[in-house]
Amino acid sequence: MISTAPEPGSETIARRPGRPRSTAVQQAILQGTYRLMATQGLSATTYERVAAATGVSKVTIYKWWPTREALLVDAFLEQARTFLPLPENGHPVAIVRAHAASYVAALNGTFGRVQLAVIAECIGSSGTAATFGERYLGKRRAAGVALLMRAQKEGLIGATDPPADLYDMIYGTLFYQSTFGLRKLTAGAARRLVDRVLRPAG
Amino acid sequence: MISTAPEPGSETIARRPGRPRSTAVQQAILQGTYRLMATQGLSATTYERVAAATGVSKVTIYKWWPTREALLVDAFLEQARTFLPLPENGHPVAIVRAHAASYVAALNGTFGRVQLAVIAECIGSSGTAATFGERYLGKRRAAGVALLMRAQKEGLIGATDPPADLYDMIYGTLFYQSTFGLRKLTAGAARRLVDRVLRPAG
Amino acid sequence: MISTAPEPGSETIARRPGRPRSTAVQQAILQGTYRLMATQGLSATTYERVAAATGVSKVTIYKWWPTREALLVDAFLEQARTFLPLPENGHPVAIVRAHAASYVAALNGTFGRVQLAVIAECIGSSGTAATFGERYLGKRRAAGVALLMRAQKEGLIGATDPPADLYDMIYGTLFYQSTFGLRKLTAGAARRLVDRVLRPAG
Amino acid sequence: MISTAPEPGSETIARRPGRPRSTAVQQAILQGTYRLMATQGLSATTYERVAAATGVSKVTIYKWWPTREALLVDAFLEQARTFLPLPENGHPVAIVRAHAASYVAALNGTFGRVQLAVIAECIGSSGTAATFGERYLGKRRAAGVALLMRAQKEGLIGATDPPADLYDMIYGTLFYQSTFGLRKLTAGAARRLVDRVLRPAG
DNA sequence: AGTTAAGCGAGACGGTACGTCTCGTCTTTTA
DNA sequence: TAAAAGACGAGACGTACCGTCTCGCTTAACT
Repeated sequence: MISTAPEPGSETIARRPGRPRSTAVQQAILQGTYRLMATQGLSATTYERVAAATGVSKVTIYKWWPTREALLVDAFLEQARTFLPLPENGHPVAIVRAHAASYVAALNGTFGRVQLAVIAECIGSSGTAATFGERYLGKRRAAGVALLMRAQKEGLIGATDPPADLYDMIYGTLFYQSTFGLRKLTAGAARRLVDRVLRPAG
Repeated sequence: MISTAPEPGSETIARRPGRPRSTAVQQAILQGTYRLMATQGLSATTYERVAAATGVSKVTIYKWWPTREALLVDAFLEQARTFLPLPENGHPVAIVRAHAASYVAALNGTFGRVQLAVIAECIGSSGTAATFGERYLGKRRAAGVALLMRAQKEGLIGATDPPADLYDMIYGTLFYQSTFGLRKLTAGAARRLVDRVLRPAG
Repeated sequence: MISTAPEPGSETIARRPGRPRSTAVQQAILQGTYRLMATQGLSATTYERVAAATGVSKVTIYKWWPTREALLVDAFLEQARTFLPLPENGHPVAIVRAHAASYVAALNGTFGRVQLAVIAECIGSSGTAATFGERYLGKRRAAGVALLMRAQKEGLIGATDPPADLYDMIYGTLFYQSTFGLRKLTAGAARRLVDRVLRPAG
Repeated sequence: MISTAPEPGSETIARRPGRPRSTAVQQAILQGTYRLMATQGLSATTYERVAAATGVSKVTIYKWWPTREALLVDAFLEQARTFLPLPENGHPVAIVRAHAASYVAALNGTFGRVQLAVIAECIGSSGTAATFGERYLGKRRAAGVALLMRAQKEGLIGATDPPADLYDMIYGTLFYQSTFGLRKLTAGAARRLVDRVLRPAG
């Protein structure tokens, strides 16, 4: 959260004076923002319309999310929390295959559309999507890299490249092909790509 | 060109009446737009400011580039025409190595910043960057794919995957890592990636 | 007019480039502003509502009347042009008597309400109502003073004070009593006051 | 006072439960409000800034002065209590002369600026300054009228008009000339006006 | 040479969103 | 229970840009 929300563990005793921040309002803002992005697109997702659609005043939104980039990223993260978790048990190659396939499905759907809009907003405001990289991709990538490292140690894959590069070769390629419409992405294509990059043993 | 300019060969006969379109004005618009994007960023590159910076009236810009997407893409293409040509003679692996290295250099510089802004604008207006993929990436990719196909035929590389996928695995990975700030991109990293993907013979 | 309208005599030949300013829009703004002041009061007379009520955009209003003070004063003057003209022929004392009586009537009506609102706005923005004094009262006062001067020269009134002071003693007293609700003002009271101040001969 | 303050003698018996109202807070509010009006002007004198400047919470101010008009009038009256008292002994004409002169001085200074702002606020909120007339002018006028009545009875002045009108002819004229910037007001001008209106005997 | 069609700049205009300010109300903690 | 702290909805502020329009001037092909 960019919004300076009190961390869940820190304020057990020290309750600050004044009316506490309404979590209902927060949720309404983030969900309304996501909904607008999903249905109306990036250019229609303005503070004005988020306020109108949720019944929250503009000032309240500005207070906690002073830039549109912050608002959109948080709205996206709020939804993404439950999406596409990387399972930790099972055969690493099977896990990556399945995950890449569901990533492709997500890219082709609403989630992918919203993700792309968030990325565009980051580039538009900051000139870079590094914020999105850090706050969203980074965590998933770390989990994937750990998985691939285990696969290498256990001799399950033939590729000897650094696992971070292997990860990027899979997801970067899929993102590139999807974003620029270079080919139609299917679950099968995703699985084939995984096999080409990782070269599973056996 | 999105702008409905007369194609270079077609105007020998059908010379339309009235004052012909000023190429100086056209050039001023495209170059001014590029300069604004490079120096002020995407959000500052508005019709209003392009008009003010170039002394051209807004209406004239609207006439030939009815959307901001069209304007930015054309301004980018105008500059990109001379950049990063893929040489046709020489050892394919060496060519790709050199090209990937200079692609990384471009991504790290002004050109990369502008390119990213154009992509963001496409996503923001149309919801997709497919226009950019078609009008810019597509042509370069076709050349690269042809080169890789030749390399495969001549047995110069070990990778047997479809050349289009090989191409995307190189440039998609670099784009992904650059855009999301996942790693610092250097010429050496680019060359290593090329070798991992293509597995040159010998 | 604070709005820099071209003076009616100056532009007979030199037509400035660009779309000419719409007089209909100007009129709509001034009349809508006056109507709002008369019906809703000063605090409801905002740029926002003037724009909404007239169908004119806020920017257009701001362009020609950059402050609310300017807008309200001009809206008032536009209406006042036809009100309360001081006739030039006739017996000076009779003229002043009649004029003071109709001034009182105006003060008690819509015109007086609007006038007071304009004055309050001037005080609120500039800290003084001198603008209103110059642009509205000044002209009428000059006419009245000239009339009183003639009356003195012709020996029609007994008061020997400077005519400007005589004028202020009449209209200032009426304004004071009206504004602060010190007494109910009637035409008769106005005439009596005129006689006390001027002391007509005979 | 509009604020329902306990009268100075009444709280000896009826002590209401709970924390008693802080007179220090009341004073801070009124003085802070006056100071803001004197230094920053009417438009800067908002609840928000009074609260910020005095350290009192907005709600507390609202509780006792539910409208800005009430707050400004009370803040003004609090200061005005000690200003410009009309002495009761001495020659009536001399008293009025001196008082008019000091009224003019006050009008030209901070006090006059604040007074005008309060009047403007009354007009802006209620459409009339009658509240100000009743709560401030009324009392002073009553004293002045009594004085002038005595002067008439004792044959000290030649003017036979009702004393209330005489009073308004002096102070109304001065207020009018000051407010609309019709002439520069000096002590001498004030004295001359008094003499013209009252026509002292001898 | 005169006409005509189009290019072009200057500037007005309605509309939408921006980011900020104040208002007045409400909720919670502290004294 | 008073008062402070602060969240919040409502709505106006003044500005930026969008996209359209009405002008008048210029340019070149066609009559």
